[in-house]
Amino acid sequence: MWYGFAALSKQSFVLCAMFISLPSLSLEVNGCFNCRRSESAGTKWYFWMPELPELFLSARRVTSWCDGVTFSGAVEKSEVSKNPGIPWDSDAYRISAVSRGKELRLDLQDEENADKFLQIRFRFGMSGRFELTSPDDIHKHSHLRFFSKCGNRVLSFIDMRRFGTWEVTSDWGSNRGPCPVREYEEFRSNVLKALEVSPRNFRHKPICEIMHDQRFVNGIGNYLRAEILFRLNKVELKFRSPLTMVDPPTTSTPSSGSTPPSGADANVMHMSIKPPQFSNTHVAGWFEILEAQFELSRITNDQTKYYHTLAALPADTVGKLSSELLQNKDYELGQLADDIVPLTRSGPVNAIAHSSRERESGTSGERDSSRGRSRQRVDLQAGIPPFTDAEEALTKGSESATDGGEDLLSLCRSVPLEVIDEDFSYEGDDEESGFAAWLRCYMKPGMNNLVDKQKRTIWFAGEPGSLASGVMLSRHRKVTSRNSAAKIAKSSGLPKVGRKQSISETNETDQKKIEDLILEAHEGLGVLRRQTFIWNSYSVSDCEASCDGNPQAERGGAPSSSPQNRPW
DNA sequence: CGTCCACGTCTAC
DNA sequence: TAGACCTGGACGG
Repeated sequence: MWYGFAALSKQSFVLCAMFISLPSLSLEVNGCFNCRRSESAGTKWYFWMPELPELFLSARRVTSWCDGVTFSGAVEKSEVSKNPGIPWDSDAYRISAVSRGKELRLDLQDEENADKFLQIRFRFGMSGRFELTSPDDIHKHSHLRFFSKCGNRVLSFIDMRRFGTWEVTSDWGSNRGPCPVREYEEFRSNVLKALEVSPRNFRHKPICEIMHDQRFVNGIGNYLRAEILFRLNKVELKFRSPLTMVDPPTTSTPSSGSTPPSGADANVMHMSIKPPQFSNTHVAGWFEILEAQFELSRITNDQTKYYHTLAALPADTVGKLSSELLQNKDYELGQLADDIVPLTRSGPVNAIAHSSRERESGTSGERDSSRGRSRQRVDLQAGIPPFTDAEEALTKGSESATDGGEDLLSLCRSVPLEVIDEDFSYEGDDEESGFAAWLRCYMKPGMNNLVDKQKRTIWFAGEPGSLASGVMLSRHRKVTSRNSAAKIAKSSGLPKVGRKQSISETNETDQKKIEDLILEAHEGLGVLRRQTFIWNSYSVSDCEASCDGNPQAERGGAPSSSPQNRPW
């Protein structure tokens, strides 16, 4: 995929953006589908991600655009491209295109001689696309050019990064499977047959890896696999651990005062709780805010509340809490406050405890209202873990399909089709509408991410899955929400232990005790939180290292070089 | 100014 | 399973 960059200052006629009539070659900008706009120094930039829908739409648009246009002459190749020259010359020929997965074939047909034709198979790499311009506006990264006979149009293959390839052939890639959109039945049977013949090839392999394997899912790239796994709602519940299991959607009104399953709490908290920064001088207010967040997020389970509270407290405060409270793991506001207040020398919080108990037995109306909000969040917390066993995911996915719902394989068709149907255009394509808004998981704030063995960033919601063995790190730390553990470490003056610094240099007993307590709290909050904590507990010191002139250390491989500390 | 990151293959250890 | 192949925007010092 490329971060895109059709610089519009040249007002090039972007083919991928249009369905405009050719005569209107006024070269007005018409935008680009599947792109996100940003503006910098007065120039508009786009990023565009060539996966199945983009290849599909490119083919459709090339065909549509070249319909009725006669091209002529030789095909011009840029000097810098390492791809082969095109052995073609014709006084008059037509161009059309068709796609299959992540490949596109351009068909050149001589107008006079039916036997004279040439087929060129393209792969777009990270930045390939087609564009139609006037000869004066040929893009700087145009590497293959087809000139119209009338002389005022040029069809260009643009590829800024030059990872794209072309080859004169009528064959599709031999090691690529059927197109999930154009050849859905073949695609489906191809995968299921492979699963049946050699289940070992899928067993103990993470589903995200299979999803990127072009032998099986030709056309699915990094953004689509994230979106597809994110949408796999049907089988979601079968895979979710008890910790994140949600109560299944129901149209019936929850009974008044009923306590939702604890799992619902666990799920909601995954999404929504952001405890306020703890304040020694405003303990009462701090608890008020926390209570309000519990209420808004429909968190009623005491243990869930306990973990949240513990995770949000400064480490030194946690270290001083009574052993009784720490063992019981009960969120009893009065007791917690009684423990905490002396430590912080703040005012009494009995009134808070009282008001909290009142809210606990609140009216059904309030409960329903908060329930509605939480359900919205639950919808966002969709999908299966990307590191779910592929055999399991495909098997159970097939089972769910028999009920008439979507399964993993049908989503490989329907999700790309969504993009194709949307046919995003530049008009209105910003963060609120268009492709950027269509994305629900990939690179979205609040989503989790890991880097896999191929150094690709896997985006997902919730847990990574059981096969996420300890080689991954999270990336894009700014996209994910700030974790409380790092704040705990920072605000508490927790000794900053670098990865090469021995923990024994600090007070080992206290350090370990505090870390264990926080870790325990984060375990209660879910695997991802725990992972984030470990990552960030190292990054605190790594940040310092970067200040000393070693910027790599921040992103660094601290966790990877300390496998015993990885949470998976 | 240096580093990181990106929609994807390929090939050499 | 690294790394190579590429460009250029974002970001941090």
